[in-house]
Amino acid sequence: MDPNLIPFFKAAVSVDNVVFGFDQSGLKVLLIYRGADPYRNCWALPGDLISLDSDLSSSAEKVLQDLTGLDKVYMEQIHTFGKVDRHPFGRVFTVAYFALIKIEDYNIHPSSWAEEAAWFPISEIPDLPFDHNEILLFAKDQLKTKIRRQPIGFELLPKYFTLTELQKLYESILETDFDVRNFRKKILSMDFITDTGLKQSSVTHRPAKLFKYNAKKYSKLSSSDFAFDL
Amino acid sequence: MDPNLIPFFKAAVSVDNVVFGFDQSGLKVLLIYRGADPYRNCWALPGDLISLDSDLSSSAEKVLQDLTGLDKVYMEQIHTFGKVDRHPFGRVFTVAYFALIKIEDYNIHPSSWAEEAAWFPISEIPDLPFDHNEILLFAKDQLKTKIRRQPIGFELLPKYFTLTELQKLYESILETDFDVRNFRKKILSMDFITDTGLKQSSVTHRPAKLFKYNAKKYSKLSSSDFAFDL
DNA sequence: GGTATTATTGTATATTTTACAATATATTCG
DNA sequence: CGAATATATTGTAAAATATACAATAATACC
Repeated sequence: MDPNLIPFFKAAVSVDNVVFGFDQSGLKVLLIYRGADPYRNCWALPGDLISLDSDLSSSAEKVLQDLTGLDKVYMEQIHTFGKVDRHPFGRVFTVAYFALIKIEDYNIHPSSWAEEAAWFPISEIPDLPFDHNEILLFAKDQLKTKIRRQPIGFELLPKYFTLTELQKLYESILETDFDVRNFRKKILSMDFITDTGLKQSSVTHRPAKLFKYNAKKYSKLSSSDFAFDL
Repeated sequence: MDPNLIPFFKAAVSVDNVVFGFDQSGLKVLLIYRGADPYRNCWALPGDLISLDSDLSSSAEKVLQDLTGLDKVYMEQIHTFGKVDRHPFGRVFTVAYFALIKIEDYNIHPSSWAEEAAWFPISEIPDLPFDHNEILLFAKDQLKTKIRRQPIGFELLPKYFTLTELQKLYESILETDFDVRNFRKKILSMDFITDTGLKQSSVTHRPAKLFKYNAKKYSKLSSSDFAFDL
């Protein structure tokens, strides 16, 4: 290597994942309990330095898989953070991703140096190390913006879901309330949420119809000039 | 440094800027002619490795300033690209930014190893080195999405502009046509584009009124529940 | 004064959004 | 089995917004 270039090749890159989940009690974020320095014995975003022999996107998946056991989840890059002093060990740029998962479909298995993993309600996030609070805030805003215009909300719900669950999801992420009738009209008019013919069971009241997201119909629509907006 | 960490700290980070400008003939992108390896003697995005003693965002500004003389321009981070083999000299992650400038307000001064700088119409972009074509495409999409919902189009126009110019700008970026009357009604109803009372001069036909973007009114609106959408 | 060129404006209709409450379907309990 | 409880489901009228469409106005130039 040209000696002039040497000083440039001394950075590390990490990935930090903001994993969102959703259940009756609202939106949650997955944190791990760090069993390694720096910030050992703190709750933090599942993130790690990446080795330099894989593509960035593969590394992001690998970091998440290694720390939490999560595999094949919906992930999207959101932003890169690069303040000089953000990492005590040296110059580390971190690429933040958000991930959306159906809580019930996955078992979390903390491993590698992640001693524990737990879901924290979005409103009860503790102080986090590095710039993780900033990253989390950024991810939350991004989710809020994206969910209004792209059909990513379904990644947070079970395969079959009720319209009430869907409405609660949107209400909790967008921090607003929708009129029940208008919400349903709008959602159903978009025509990519289809009735499965099934109903809820084991509920102590009128069971709701179960719907599912129809990705094919959506992509047909979005490839024309359709755009949705909630 | 812990010897286990050494292999992680061997990456470089670069910034690549997609600088958009606009004039009567449409949307343009600023490219520089590389006078340094790799890909010497090619047109490329103005980008460079960053030194590791500044924050990422400052580095982005510095790279642009060094190569083109552009200072204090509107910049926004868009995405980080990190394929293993994207740079022939080693593992280089690049953080892409887009920048929007008012062509008339700036003089481009290629410097450092940028031998020339020139505006290329968005439809006549040559083959570029690295993954720059991919980055450019990404930036173009991002611009298209963002300009519909945030008042960033004005960064591409002179301080005082006519509604026709504004319409042409939107039409050329969004690749669509608007009805003159409806476009004006919509824009003016949003209430953050104000008539300066001035008129075009030195045109050989009826002079158009000059308007300007009122950032204060916009932020007042957007802090309530207002959202715009073209 | 006439011509050329672009700027500016209004209205009727269709579509979408909003506000609002009664009825339906299941379980549980007495 | 009927009543109580709990949530699901649905329609309509009014308001707001979007769309389609073409005639008149203001300047420079000849």
